[in-house]
This record gives sequence, structure tokens and C-alpha cells, in this order.
Amino acid sequence: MASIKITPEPTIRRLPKYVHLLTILKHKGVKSVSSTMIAESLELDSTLVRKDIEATGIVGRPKTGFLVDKLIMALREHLNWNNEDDAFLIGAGSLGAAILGYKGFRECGLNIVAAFDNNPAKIGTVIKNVPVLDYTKLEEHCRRMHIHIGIITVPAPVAQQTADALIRGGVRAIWNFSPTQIATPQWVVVEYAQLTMSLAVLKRKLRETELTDNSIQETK
Amino acid sequence: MASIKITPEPTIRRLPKYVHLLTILKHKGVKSVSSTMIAESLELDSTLVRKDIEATGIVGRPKTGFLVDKLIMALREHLNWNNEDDAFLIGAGSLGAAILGYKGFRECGLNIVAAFDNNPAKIGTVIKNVPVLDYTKLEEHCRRMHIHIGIITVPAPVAQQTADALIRGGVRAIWNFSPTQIATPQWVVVEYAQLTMSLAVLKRKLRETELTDNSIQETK
DNA sequence: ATAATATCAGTAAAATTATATCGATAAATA
DNA sequence: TATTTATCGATATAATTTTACTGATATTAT
Repeated sequence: MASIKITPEPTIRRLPKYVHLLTILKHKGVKSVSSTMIAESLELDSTLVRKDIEATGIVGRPKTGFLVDKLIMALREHLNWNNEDDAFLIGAGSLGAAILGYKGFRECGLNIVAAFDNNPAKIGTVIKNVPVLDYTKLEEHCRRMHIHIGIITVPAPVAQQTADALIRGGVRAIWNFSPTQIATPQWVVVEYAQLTMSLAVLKRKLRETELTDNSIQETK
Repeated sequence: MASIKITPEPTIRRLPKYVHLLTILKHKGVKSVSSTMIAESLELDSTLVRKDIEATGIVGRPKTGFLVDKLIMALREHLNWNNEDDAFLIGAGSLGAAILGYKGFRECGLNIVAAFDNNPAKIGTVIKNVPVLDYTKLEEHCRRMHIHIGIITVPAPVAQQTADALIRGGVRAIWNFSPTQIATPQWVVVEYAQLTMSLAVLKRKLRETELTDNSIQETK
């Protein structure tokens, strides 16, 4: 019976923070770190940090904590950052270009090898060292290069058909930057990266603090 | 006694999806919609959708559902998208420029009125119709223009000092795109918008599905 | 006018996630 | 060497979030 311990999403979201903090500590020459210390730096509960670390399989030592080096490696391994995945990006607009230009994804095991667009003026050009290819050839290229990750940065109305093409090409995971829901078979992982979501949280919380600070009362 | 019903974060994150879907329906001429229908489109549980809508205060009618127009307005009101907030963006690099170039934030009640940078070559220029000003004048401008939202797109090592300047200038909410934790007084809302978080979820889930599909067993 | 049906609203239950507690253990100190 | 202390790991509790259930109600069809 297969038994992969699936990691809770809230945990996964915290892990990159740990990697970042630990990397800074490592550069400072720190050799070991306790969950207490991590928790204080990141304003979390220390038990929560220990639980999260548990997911990586690393065990610590009383009084000392965890070895920074080993912990970083285990976290990166758990997040699969040590295995580089090639990916295609579809939609070479301003958002697409920004993503192509961001160097940090390499560090997370993501290598964008080509972009696709249906604009003839863009096809054949190179953006941030990444070639822009013809959208109509997307499926074919996916299959030929065994691409497993597709990044969707096309306008909302064409997001679904883009996803369909990727899936026909054999893609297993889609990072969707369009605001639209896309329907996929269950074996395809879809992660929504929507800044509006994050902005919504920011603006709502700002309002909530404003309202509570001023002690305004809402009806009912 | 002040009593603002604070909305759970998972709910807030789903609300923009509803707005997007409903706006499409509205353009199609649909007048009313049921939670069941929303749930099916967005692959959620219908009770969850109803609970989320409850947060806006809108009530539906049996058999019919909710009026699309009213629901959109209520959602936008709840998210405070109808009140436009002016904001500053600090760090006019590639990520900053991409954010400045994205038109969709206007729709969410965010208006970026100026960018700041410490690079003399950039100061005085205009990026995507937004003027780039001198970073050393940040605090002063914040105070003078009564800016409440700051967007941090500076490199990690200077994120904290940028936040400090914003807070001294009276900012109440910070949208932090740097991967670093920033310390703030409790009255300041901080929202982390980190693509690496989202990517981490994508890559981890991809791995989990790969492992379970192949029925590989992990020790313990 | 009556019956059938889809849906809402409220309550209850389940699942997930976070926090608290406690004994065990390695390091530091007396 | 004995004692103190910080921290781990495990278990238990609490809080949050999601899902399930039930009765009421508006619309549609007969």
C-alpha cells in the first residue's frame, strides 16, 4: 500500500520562509538552530515550527536544536527544490516577462526553458534570455521535451484552452496566474498564483483594523 | 463594545474568485445565481460558498439564489474594492515595474501613485506612467500625502529598513514582496506576497502526486 | 389550488490546523 | 559528579475551517 505522508498546505507555505531564514543564518556562520529561535524570528509558535520540521524527517537534539546545513538540505529536498524541473510559460505579456525576468525561481528548482505566444511580432524574439515560440506548436513541444510544468500568464478568456493544450502535451502541473478557474483531470496539479487574492487579504485586514481601532460598530 | 465580524482568511482568499466568476456571468446577462452553481464552477462545496457569501451580509432567496449585481457589489464592498487607496511602491526593479504595469489592481481599489528607488539613474524617470522618486524622501511623502499602503519590492536585506520608513511615514498596511520577515507594530497589517510560497505548493504537490501514482512507499 | 422541487439559512458534526502540556535527554554549570 | 536548563518529541487539547444535515420558503409544474 502506497503511503506518502502528504504535507498540509499551510505547512508547505511556511517552509520557504524557513529556508530563507536558515540561509541567512548559515551565511552568518551559525551551525545549529532551535525551533524556539526560528519561531521568534518568524513570529510563529515553536511547536508549530517543530511540527513543520517533522514533515521533512529531520530530527533535532535537545538543548541544541537542528543543524542548519542539514535542515536547509532537508527542506529543499522536501520541497523538491533540488530537482530542477523544466517549464514552459504561455503568454509573453508584461506579467509573463516579469516572471521570465525573476532569477529566484532557479533557486526553487524551476527552469523556464521557453515562452509561447500567439502574437507574430513576439514569436521568434528572445525575452530575458528565453526564446518566444509559436503558441500553435505548444502541445508538440511539450511532448517532445517532456515538459511537466506549465505557467499560464495569458488573458483570462483563453486560460482554459491554454491549459487544455498543456494537458494534451502531457503537463502534470499548472501554475495559473490568470484569475480564471480552470478545469483539469485530477492527475493534474493546479496552483493559483493570484495577486488579487493577496491584495484582497491586505485590503480587508486593513479595513478590519481601521474599524476595530475606531470602535465603530456594525449592525448585527 | 466594538464588534466587527472578522472574516476568516480562507474566505477572503476565495472572494475575488467569486467576483471574477460573477462578473463573467453578469456580462453574459445572467441575473441571479445559486450557491450550487457557483460551487460547481469553482469546484467548491456549496455550503462553503453560502457561508462565504454570508460574510458579505447578502441574503438569497430559496429556489432563485442571489442577484448577481447585488452580490458583486456586496463582495466588492466587503473587500473594500470600492474605496480606492493610494499606495507607494518601493523598489523600482523588474518586479516593481511588473506590478506598476499591471492594470488589474485599479479594479481592486489600489492606485499606485508613486514609486521610490535609491538608484539616481531611476529617480526622476517615469515607469508605466508612475513617477520614480527619491527613496530618502519616502517618509516625508508618505506623511504629506497620507499614504496608508506601502508595497515593498526591494531586495531582502533592505526590506526591514524600508518598512521602518513607511511606518514612520504613517503607513498602516504593507504588501511585502520580499522573501524576508519584517517586524512591525501590531497596528500595521503585513501581507506576504511571495511567489516562492505558491511555487513551493505547486512543486511539492506535483511530487506527491508523482509518488502516490507510482505507489512508491516511504519509510515510516 | 396543490404538489413537487431547488435552494436558502441555521445548526450539528467532522476534519483540519494550531497551541499547550509533559516527560526525556543532551549540554552547561556548580 | 550532581544539578540545572533548554530543547526535543509525543500526546492532548483547543481553535478554526469545512462538510453534512434539516426545516422553511419561493418558484415551477400539474
